Amino acid sequence: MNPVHVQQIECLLTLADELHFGRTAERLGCSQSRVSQLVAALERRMGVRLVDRTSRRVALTRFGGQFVDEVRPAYETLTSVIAGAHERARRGALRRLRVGFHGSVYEEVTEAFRRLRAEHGVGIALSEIPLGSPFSAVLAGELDAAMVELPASEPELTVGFRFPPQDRLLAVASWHPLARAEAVHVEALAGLDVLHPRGDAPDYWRAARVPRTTPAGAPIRSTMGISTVQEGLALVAAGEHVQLVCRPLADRAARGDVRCLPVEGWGEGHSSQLGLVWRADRAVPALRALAALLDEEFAGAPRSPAPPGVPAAPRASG
Amino acid sequence: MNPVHVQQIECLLTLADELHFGRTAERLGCSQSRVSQLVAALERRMGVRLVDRTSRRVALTRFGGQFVDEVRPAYETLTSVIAGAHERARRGALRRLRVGFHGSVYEEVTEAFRRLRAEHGVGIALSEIPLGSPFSAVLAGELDAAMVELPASEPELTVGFRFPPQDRLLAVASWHPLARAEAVHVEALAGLDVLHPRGDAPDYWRAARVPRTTPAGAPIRSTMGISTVQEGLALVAAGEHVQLVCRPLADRAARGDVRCLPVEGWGEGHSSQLGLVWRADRAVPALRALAALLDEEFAGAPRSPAPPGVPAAPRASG
DNA sequence: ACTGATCGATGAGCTAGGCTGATCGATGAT
DNA sequence: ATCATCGATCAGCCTAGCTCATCGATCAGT
Repeated sequence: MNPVHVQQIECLLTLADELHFGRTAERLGCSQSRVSQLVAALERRMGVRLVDRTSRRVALTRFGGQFVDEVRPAYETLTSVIAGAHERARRGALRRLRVGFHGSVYEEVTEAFRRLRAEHGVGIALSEIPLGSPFSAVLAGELDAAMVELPASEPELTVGFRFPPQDRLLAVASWHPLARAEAVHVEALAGLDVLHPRGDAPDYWRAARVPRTTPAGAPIRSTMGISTVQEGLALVAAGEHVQLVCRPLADRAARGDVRCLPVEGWGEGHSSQLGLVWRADRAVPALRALAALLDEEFAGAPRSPAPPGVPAAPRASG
Repeated sequence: MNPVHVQQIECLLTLADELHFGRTAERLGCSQSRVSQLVAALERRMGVRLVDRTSRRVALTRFGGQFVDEVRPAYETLTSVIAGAHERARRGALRRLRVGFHGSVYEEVTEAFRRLRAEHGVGIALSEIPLGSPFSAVLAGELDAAMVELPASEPELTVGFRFPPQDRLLAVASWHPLARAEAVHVEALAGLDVLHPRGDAPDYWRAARVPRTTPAGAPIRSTMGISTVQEGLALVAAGEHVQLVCRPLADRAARGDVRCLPVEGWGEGHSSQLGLVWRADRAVPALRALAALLDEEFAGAPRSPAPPGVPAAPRASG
């Protein structure tokens, strides 16, 4: 059976609007006879008369009207999908950016996602990244970008945006002696067993997560690795371990058997900072657009002064 | 800009399945070189590489994969719409049957509608018909069929199916003296003012709805016409009028200020019966299918023995 | 490393069919 | 009765859809 040509559909839909072969031909940029032929071909193909036409009057048949009602949305969906893809191709953009995240997704970020979709036609496929493997998915090309804790000094990676630094808190079990205090001093970490992320993260990154020593030089124990935040909190609640978390995470993952305390006495700069990271060799325009949007959304908020787009300097690691 | 051809889309989708130009060509019934050309043309049209291909490996590009993901459902929608319409055209059926109804729609009827859609691919556009104009919408061609009260002895109309006869009840205001009784005798109608449907129904039909006289010959008053059931019930509740209704309607439209009583003493055959009515000159197969389905759904229920498909004999009218 | 097999790209060449312009016949207005 | 409008149809041109044959690249096996 002859395939139905898009042209025939387009012609029928236009004719349904105009109810006039001449004007239809004009709108379609072809001759009137072509319109006649296209409609006739479609009718032959469908085996029904779709348009009742005399030299004085053009009207859809009952069947033709229902056919138009059905086909028009389907046809428009198809053409708009193609047009959208074409537009994206023209801009070198992608349908969906695959973005991974650590911890929590700030509201400013979801807003940036919304605007990215609205203003650039690029959607987001969001996925959580295992705690201890911040870079591997991006490096492997499975993700286009990741919002992960800095530092990120991999040579292949670019830090496109730096989120405002956040205080780091210490999560301890509610019944733990430390939990009674308002805050805890860094040096107290020396006596504790701090949880560290388990994964294939580089060494300098692990060290920045859980310092090897306190500022005074006392070694910090870390005998247990975790893969997810929930895992960590459960272990903290059990009481044998403590965990360093950033403030948004502490707010979100609140549970009764865990308390989060400010940590005093870090040297300066010992805050937790997330960054939007991507592979330098795969920087698509949409990524830069996302970084720009994040920049706008976080404007005014306290934020690292490092300009976006340059590789991050490795954080001092102990 | 060149239009995108369905063929190109179809080719890409097939290629996305097969990941092999030769097999794709085979499935499409064309040469391998054609597949190569079609894909190349689509890529030229879209301005992006959609398929990564060496002589040993065929894979969709990132963009190509997303494009396929988007286009495939849109394309399949369009083709299935066309195929469905074609199938319907082949059977001479229509997308939706426009059916009107009076009173209420029995569950068996909705079941028949469901099956009509499932088994014959024909949907239903349902609309309520003004109480007193059972035939005009069908006669005017605005509806394909109507489920209305019989008799229907218009020469242009066919009664395709007769619903089981239903008792007729008398609706009276709850505080009306008659409401205290368990039932009311026909002859009592002589003293009441019975509501009649207002519309362009033929005379024999109006007479069948509200008899002019009781069996004994006493004239029945009917000074007020109504257009909808709600209108009628409101007037009944007000107390000046009473209304004859069929049982399903009485059950459904129950309200506290109206009571429905059985009426005793009709001659036989004085029940209310609905019929599926259509214009004899516009009997489409789907209508006969619907009648057959109704026949099945009501099988076993008490029902008029008149075979479907023959014009209804006019009911004796007083 | 050589050989052969497999696979996609490319170019030449054929022709179906997409498209136009001219014309005809039907219809309705004046 | 005349004229204007409109859709169908036909003849004919030429684009572009399609195939066949061939080439170059890649990989397995020896």
